[in-house]
This record gives sequence, structure tokens and C-alpha cells, in this order.
Amino acid sequence: MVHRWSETLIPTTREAPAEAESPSHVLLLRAGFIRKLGAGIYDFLPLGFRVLRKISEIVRQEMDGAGAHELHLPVLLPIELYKGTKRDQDYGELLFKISDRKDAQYALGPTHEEPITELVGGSVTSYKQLPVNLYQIQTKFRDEARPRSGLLRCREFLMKDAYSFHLNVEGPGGLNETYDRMYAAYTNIFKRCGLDFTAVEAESGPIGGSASHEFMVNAPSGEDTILKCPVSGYAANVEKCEIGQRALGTLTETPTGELTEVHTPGLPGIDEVGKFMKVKPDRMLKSIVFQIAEHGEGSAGISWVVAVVRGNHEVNEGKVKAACGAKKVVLADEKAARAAGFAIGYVSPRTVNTVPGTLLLLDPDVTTGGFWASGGDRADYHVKHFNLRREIGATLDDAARVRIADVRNALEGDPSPRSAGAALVTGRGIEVGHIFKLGTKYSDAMGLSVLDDKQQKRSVIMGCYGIGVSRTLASSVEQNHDANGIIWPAAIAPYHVIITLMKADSQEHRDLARTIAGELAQRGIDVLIDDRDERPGVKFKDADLIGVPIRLTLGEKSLAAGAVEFRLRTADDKGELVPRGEVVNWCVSAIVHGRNARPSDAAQS
RNA sequence: CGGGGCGUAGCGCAGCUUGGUAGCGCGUUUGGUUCGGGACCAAAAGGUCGGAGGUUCAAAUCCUCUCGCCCCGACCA
Repeated sequence: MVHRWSETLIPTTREAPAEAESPSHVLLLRAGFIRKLGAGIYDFLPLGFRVLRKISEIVRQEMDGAGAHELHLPVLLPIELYKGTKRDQDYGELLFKISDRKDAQYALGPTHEEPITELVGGSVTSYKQLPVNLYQIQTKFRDEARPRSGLLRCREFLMKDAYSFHLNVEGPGGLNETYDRMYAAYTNIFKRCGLDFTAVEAESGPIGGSASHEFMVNAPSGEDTILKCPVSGYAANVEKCEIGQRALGTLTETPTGELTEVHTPGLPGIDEVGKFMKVKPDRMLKSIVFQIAEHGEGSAGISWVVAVVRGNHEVNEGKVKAACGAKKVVLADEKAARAAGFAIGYVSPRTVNTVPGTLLLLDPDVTTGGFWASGGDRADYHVKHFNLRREIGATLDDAARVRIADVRNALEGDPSPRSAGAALVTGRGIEVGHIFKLGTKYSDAMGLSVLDDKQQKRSVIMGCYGIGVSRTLASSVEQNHDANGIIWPAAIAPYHVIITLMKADSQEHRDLARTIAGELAQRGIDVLIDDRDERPGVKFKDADLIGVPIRLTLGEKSLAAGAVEFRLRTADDKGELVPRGEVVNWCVSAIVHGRNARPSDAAQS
């Protein structure tokens, strides 16, 4: 492919709009890849769209290679479809809703579990048609509360979503087999896109399901925190990350002094109370009240769950849910909790004795002895010298009412759950891919079942697999840029080579550029010829800004020497002269051997 | 949704406190000089000052309402 700058639209600017802050947002705007039309709504200009297509093509190749088949579902979906799975409620405000002229309600698809399940339900009638794995690359809509960071969090964005359907979880044709293939395909996709990423274990979230992994592009600007064990390779996001064995107290520690009430008016926050009482947050007990939203095995007889962590730690809802055996827990409704006897904001672990139906969950870090401060169980009061054994007594030994469990978010330095003695390290990431084992959530809700070979009716088991295509584009920029602009990995660069004409008005130079471009194109290389009548400085700056991996410069001096100037985007020098006859091979070699390798580098490696 | 901030030319901003009908830089157009890392000189085009209402002889400026956008938080495949 050969394009000429003068014929396309690449509106580069020296300055970015003040509202753009993150690197990808600023650079994509400045380099003329995208343009904002509204909050979380962007135009993709020719350069941006080319990158989108390159990423999409890699995704297609890998998905097709892994046995998935592309289709195309509507964006405009009758709201009834979402009522069936209650996701019009679960998704809530996030679901974009519109109405037609007859005032019928529609949703703009945020994901497509419902329509795909409807489709398969109506067309798959026998277990012999399973398994099947279908995907699309489609514009998605989410009414984000706060779109931000350009393409990283949009209200309209491009996503690849795949759904697989199975009779079994295990064995040939089972969900696990496809899940593993998708995992491998995702790994290939993000590798081929030239991204530095980490696959982490994740909670499946409101979409439901039993197991999932997130693919995170490593970037300091990422919104998500991930934790890794450098020894075992275990990696997970904060919501999911387990913590290894921690030191436990005996629950028989001696009190540090008389339990003393302290008047702390209008100070509900840990930090403020700590300052007021002159107690460090890590010596305070933070007691958070949850209520069971949906009972499960093990949560019978429980109405309230009080999770206790150190003041400088954060309670993890997923872990609370697991520890109490419920299917779903939510932060307690403040009114209801007060009515039940909780002094919200001033709760202490003693409530296990005072509020019927309360289960107390103690994080290991609060079971050790020493000085503790806690809520005073009445408004505006805290207590000092809190001692679990003295304040709670024999109830501590009743496993039905008090459990010691990991209920907090993991932190840097916590013991690894997979390798004794190793400590977790943290990093930031941008979620670009997510794969789930959905199970039968949607098939049950929408009545998708088939008869098996024993004529038994079986719910179809599903998996779903998403990739944020436009987000992948942005995260590549987050990860690959410098002070001068974007640095595209060759595989997803809008063009592989930019030919910069020093004398755009010279017919001879234009002809040569076109000839070289033609030769490159024959080798499968995409070329942009900068034939604008601009000063050299402008062209060099723009070439760096848009981030094309290789720049060939055609100027008087080099041409007189029968050479072309070859420069990698990552080079810090002015480039080097390459004989005219070799320049195409140089380019091919650099593209093939890695995104920024010169032929000489490749020979050495 | 809570807190903070911003809407003035394609982009970046000043003007608003103390009302008198809009200005600077970049970019754009024309002419000239330049020509290897965002040139210089000269001239020019381009703005219902987000919108509506109000106060006033007079509103970008003051008042009320409204819409849009950004940041932090809450939330979030």
C-alpha cells in the first residue's frame, strides 16, 4: 500500500487540547489519529482507522486460527432481550437506552451475550452442532459515568467479542478446551501487537461466570492494579489476588490497658480519627458491615457480615463473599444497618454479640496482639485498648459466628500465595482483554438447551472472550512513546515506512520516491510518502509524531551519493546512508526482525 | 452521583474583578525571501464570546436558569 500525505487527511497540531492529559490521548489527537466529537466519542481519522484495521486483522487471524467464526450482530437491541437476563437492571445506567418513534425501548449493545444466546438458541438444535465459537468485531456502547483518558474509556468503542457454546466443561469439545485455546490466541494477539502485557487471574464481575483472566497492558498510567509473584509467576488483579500465609495471633493476647472511650465527634474517617486519637491507622480496626444479598451454602442463618481489617487496609468484597459462603454480598444499607443496631461509622467487632445474625470475619492481620483502637459502637465514640478476647469472649471460638479469613485487598510486599517466602509486587495495567467461563448463566436465563446423546435436556455451557480493539490501540501508545511522539510497533503501525521528500517539487525525487515505495509495497510494506511542500523541520517533526517505524529521507546530498537516508523511529541519531539498491532490503529486514531492528542488529543477534 | 474547574477564531490563551460591542500566539490564505529538525517579512480571511432569559442607554463582563466539557472520587467488560 502506498499513500501520499498530500492526498489523505492527517491534521497534526503542535499543541493538544487542554482537556487531554494521558499520553495516548494527547498524542493521538496531536498526530491526527482521532478527534473528539463528544465526551467519550471519537472520530477515527485515516491514520487511526488504519491502526484499528491492523489490530483487527491480527485478531481475526488468531481467532480464525483458534477455530472461531466471525459473524455480525446488531448494535440496536430490543430492551426485552436484556430484561430476560435482568441485565437491564444489573448493568443499570451503564446500558445505553433509546426509544424509537413508537416509544419502544432499545438498548445499544454493551456486549452481546443476549443476542448471541438468542441466535444460538434458535439455530442450534442438537448437541451434535456443539461446540461452536462465534465472534464479531463490533462497535459497543456504554453510558459511562465518566468517560476519560481519550480512547481508554469511551462511551462508544470497538470491541472483539467471542462466545463459545459447549455441552461439557471437560474433555474434547468442552469449555475448558476452548478457554485454553482462547487464552493462547490472546497471548498471540497481544504479542503480535508488540505489547508488553500480563495475563492475570480476575474476578468475573457482573457479567457472571466461574473463572476468568484479564490481559493487562503494563503501563504506569493504567487504571488497574495488578499483583505478581516474581518467583512462581502468579499474577492477579487486586479484586482477585490471594495472599499467602500470614502470621496469626492466638486470640488470647493480654490487653494493653483498660478499654477507654474517646469522644470523636464528627470524625467517621479512619485517617481523621487516627490523627485525633494519635493512633496510626495500622493499629485501628476497620469494621465494615455487609449484608447477604443472595444466600449460598454456608451463609444460612446469617443476615449481617462484619469484616474487620486494619485501618490502613481495604476490605475486599469478593473475599468477604467467599468467606461467608454467600452467593452475593453488598455493603449494608445504612438505614437498615442502623435499625439493626450497627452504629455505622463507629462499628466494632463486638457487634457479633449484640446484633443477632451477625458473622464476624477477622482478617489475619487483626488477630495479633498489642494495642488496638476501634469504633465505640455508638455515634461519635471510639475506644482504645481494644482486645478481641476480652471484648468478645467465648463467641470467638464459635466457628459459626467468627471466622478468621483473608478479607482484604493484597498489597505490595504481601506473601505470595504460590511460593513460600516470596513477596508480591504491584504494577499498573490497562485491561485490553478478558476471557470468562460463563457457565450456564445466560443459557439458563434464556432457555438455551439441547438434548444430549442420552436424550437428556442439558443447559448449554458458555464462555465469552472480549478484546477492546480501540483500547488496545490507545494502550500501545501509552506504552510506546517518547517526547517526540508515538512509536508504533511495526505490526500495528499505520504505515511501516514514511518516505520524506526534502524537495517535494522535484519531479526526479518524486519519481524515485514512488519507485522505492512501489518496490516496498511489493514486499508487503505499507508506505506513506510525505510529498507536502513543507520545510524539512516540519516534516521530520510530523514523521516522529505519527510514529511510523522507519523513515527514509530523500535529499539532494544523499541522492547525489546514490544513497537514501534510513532512520528508525527509535534512533537517537540522524540515521544512516544506505545504497539505493539495498534500501528495500533494509526496510524489509527491519520490519521482519522486530520492530526496531536494523539489518546489522539482526545479524548480530 | 459527590467535590473542583472550564466554555471567547481550527488549536492554545488574554480580556470579566471595576459593563462602552473583542485581542494575542500557533495554524490558514496571498505575495516575497528562505529551505536537513516546527523559518522570516508584508498583507489578509476567520469569532451570534456555549445557549436562553433578565438588569442596563449599553453585557464576553453583572444576575438567574440551562447545556456541554475536563479533573479527583464513587462506579466500572
